[in-house]
Amino acid sequence: MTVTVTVTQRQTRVAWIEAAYRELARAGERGVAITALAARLGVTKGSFYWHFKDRTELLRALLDRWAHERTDEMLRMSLGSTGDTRERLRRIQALGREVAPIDRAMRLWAQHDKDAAEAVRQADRALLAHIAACLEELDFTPEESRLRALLMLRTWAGGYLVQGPPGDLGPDPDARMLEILLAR
Amino acid sequence: MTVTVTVTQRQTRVAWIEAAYRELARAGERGVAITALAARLGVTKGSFYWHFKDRTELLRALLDRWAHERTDEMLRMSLGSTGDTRERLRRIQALGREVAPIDRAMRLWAQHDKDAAEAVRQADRALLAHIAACLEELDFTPEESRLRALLMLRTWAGGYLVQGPPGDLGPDPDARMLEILLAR
DNA sequence: TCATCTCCATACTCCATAGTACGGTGACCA
DNA sequence: TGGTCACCGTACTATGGAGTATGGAGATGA
Repeated sequence: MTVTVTVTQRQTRVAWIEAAYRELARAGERGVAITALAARLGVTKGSFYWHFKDRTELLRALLDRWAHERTDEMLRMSLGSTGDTRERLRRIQALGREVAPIDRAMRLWAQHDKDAAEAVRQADRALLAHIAACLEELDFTPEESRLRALLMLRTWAGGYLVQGPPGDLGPDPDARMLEILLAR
Repeated sequence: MTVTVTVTQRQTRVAWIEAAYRELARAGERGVAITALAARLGVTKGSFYWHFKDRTELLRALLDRWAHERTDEMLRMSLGSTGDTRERLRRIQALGREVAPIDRAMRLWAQHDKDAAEAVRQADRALLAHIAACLEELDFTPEESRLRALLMLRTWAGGYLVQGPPGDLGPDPDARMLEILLAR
């Protein structure tokens, strides 16, 4: 009955990954500290090094965890596709705000880690293709669509690095930014 | 003749700051390690702790160093103002590419340091105002100008976090991105 | 009942880096 | 020529976090 054994082990291993994932979204990759996570889970490091070889193995598991979550989001984006293309883009924008903490953490992590950079790159490739497909429906050329998709993604991610100014930006700046990116 | 003494001291102190500044641009705030800098300068930590109270004092000096450099750049931008507004914006864009390493390091540092965040915020306030002023010359309303200036800055900074896709973007993507941000 | 296996606690080591104590050297000055 | 001082080398301590060695508790099956 190795099956039961495996299930039980994976349960606790998943608990570690989930806790680490929350901490990653909250405090970044550097915040994923084994001792602190153990305290949060009510156990000690002894538990961790039973389920994982080392910290790197946990971090790789976090990359997988994130990649799968992103894939699910992409599927939800494709399935819940309204007829209105602008509405689809607005939903992508809203989804971006929703996943901002973990997205931010991943992109910052990718700045100094090759594997994280590759994960982000793969995810962005799919997201950019999806946005570009939306733009082609609005009669932009494929080349122009790819360029504007990149522009949108950089604008959203740039929000992590550039805060809004003190001056008044008017009502619903996000919606108006989207309109600017769709103007010819 | 304490004057001579002071000058000599400041020379070496400045050497430390310059070396740290280069390392900041190259490897980020975490890369500013005292022992490594000492080796690069051909001295030991004993020298460092003569000129600085601790590592924090060096980091604060780096913030000042950067803020002054940014002020100088803003002055150069204002002085070398051509009549053509689009040309001015292109020059700002080019200047952004030029200072990308240190700019990137500062923004990443600002993600987990309050003082660095404040320094970036102050610098961005001036830069955004300058870009917005350019946009007003192109007959955008003040509100619209502030919004588009923010859009531009976020796009440029977003380039640190989002790499270009494998697909072809056509000739001179930066210039065409600028045109998109100027379209109505 | 005892033998084994899973899971975890305890108590360490190891390593990198910040920071300190103190002594030495060379220049300059009275 | 002896004294002072700026400047730095040497050798330490302190700290935080990763990783290890080992034993023990509890379940489980023969």
